[in-house]
Amino acid sequence: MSAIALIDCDSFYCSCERVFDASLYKQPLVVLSNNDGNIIARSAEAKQFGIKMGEPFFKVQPAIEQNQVEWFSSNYELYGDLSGRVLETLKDFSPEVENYSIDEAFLSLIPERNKTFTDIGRSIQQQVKRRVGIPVSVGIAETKTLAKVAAFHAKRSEKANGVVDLTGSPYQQKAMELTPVAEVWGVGYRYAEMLHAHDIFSAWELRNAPDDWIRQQMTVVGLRTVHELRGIVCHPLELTAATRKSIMVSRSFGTTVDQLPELINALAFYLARAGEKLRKEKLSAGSLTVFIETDRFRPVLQYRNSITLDVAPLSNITMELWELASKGLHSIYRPGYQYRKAGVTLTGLLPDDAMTRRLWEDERNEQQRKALIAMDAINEKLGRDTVRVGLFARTGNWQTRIRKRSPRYTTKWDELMRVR
DNA sequence: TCTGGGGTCCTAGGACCC
DNA sequence: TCTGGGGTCCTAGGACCC
Repeated sequence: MSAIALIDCDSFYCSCERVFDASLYKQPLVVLSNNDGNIIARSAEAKQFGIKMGEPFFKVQPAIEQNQVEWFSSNYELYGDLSGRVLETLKDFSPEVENYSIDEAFLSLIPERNKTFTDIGRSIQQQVKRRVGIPVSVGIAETKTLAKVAAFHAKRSEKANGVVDLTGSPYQQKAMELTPVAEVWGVGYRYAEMLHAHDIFSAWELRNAPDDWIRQQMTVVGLRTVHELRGIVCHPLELTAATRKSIMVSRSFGTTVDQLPELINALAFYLARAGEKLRKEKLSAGSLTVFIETDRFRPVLQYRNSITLDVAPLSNITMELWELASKGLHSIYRPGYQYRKAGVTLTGLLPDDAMTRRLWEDERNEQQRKALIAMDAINEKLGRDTVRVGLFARTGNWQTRIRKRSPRYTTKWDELMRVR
C-alpha cells in the first residue's frame, strides 16, 4: 500500500541562516518579517524562551536581548533558492513530489523490499541534511491531513527523532488523541474556538464528530478535513502547479506617508513588481485592485479604501497597467491621513497565448511589449532594477526597513561567501 | 519608535434574466 | 393591488494555509 509523506523543514528560515554561518549552530535565533515587524521563524532554542510565532519584534525585544538571541531580517532570495535545492533532493525518492510551500513538500511513497517507510523517511532526512544542510521532519500516513499529524509528533517526540509513520499503525488513534484540535491542518483559530465550545479538543474527537454537524459548522472544507482524519483521501497530491488566480504586491511603509506623490512612488514600485511576475508567468491581467490604508494598530484617524478597475483589453504591459492604477489611486486618496500600507492586486489572469489578439494592436503597444521583455531579461541576468520603467523615486518614507539581512550567498555574485 | 506578505476556497446575498 | 419560480453571475466577507 502506498502512502503520503510530508517533508517539513525545521525552523526553515533559521536553518537557512545556519547553512552559511556555522557560528549560528545551536545559537538561539529568530527571523523577522518585512519591515522587521514580526517574528516569522524561531530556532528550537529561541522557542524555549517563550518567543511566540507572529509576535511583533518590539514586544519580544527584551527577551531577545536578555537571552542573547540572534536575529535577522528576512532574506527571501536565499530561502527560495535553498527551498529549490531541497525539492530537487526529494525527487530522488519519489516521482511524485508536490511543492506545497517554501518549507514543505508532499510526496508519494511506494513500499520497498526490506525497508519500512520509517527507513525511507530516515534516508530522506539524511540526504537533505547532507546535500543542502537543512534539517527536516518526516510524517507518513494515508492522507495529507494525517501526514501532518504524523509530522507534528515527529517534531516533538524525542524517540521519533524526526520521523513518524502512522500507516496502519496501532498508535494512530493515540497520535490523534495527543494532537490538539487547533493543530489539525484546516482548523484555524476561529474553528478551534467553536470546537472547544462543543467539547472537541483533540484531533481524535474531531475525527469522530458527526458529518452533518461538521458540514453545517465548517462547510464542506471542514468535512474534507474530518474525512482525511479517517483515512479517506480528499486532498490528493497536486503534481502540476495550478495556474495562479491572483498576483498581489503590497508593503507596509517604513514610516507613515501622507502626501500623494510619495504614495504614487510606492504604488508604482509595487505595480512594477506585479508586472514582472505577470510576464514571468506569461499571464495577462483582466482586472486590477489598488488599496491604501492607515495604521490599524495606532489610535490615529483611520481610513482604508480600495478600487477595482477593469483592464480592457487584458494586459501585462506595466505602462498600461500603471495608467489604470494611478487613476485608481487618485480616486481613493484622501488628504489628511497618515497612510501605512498600500498595494496592488491583479486578478482575472489569463495565459498570453489564450488571449484573443487585440483589435487595436498598434505599433506603440508592440514596442512597449518588446521593451519590457528585454528589460525583464536584463534584470534577470544582472539583478533587479538594473533597468526599470518610469521616473518614480525609489526613496522615501515608504521604503521597507531592512536592518540586518544576511548576504544572498547563493543568488548574488557580489554577496558570495569569501574564503581567505 | 517598533505590529508581514501572499495566496486559496466557500458561502450568502444581491442583481438580473426569463 | 396582485407580488412565482427557477436560474446564473458576481462580489464581499470569512475561513483557512504558509
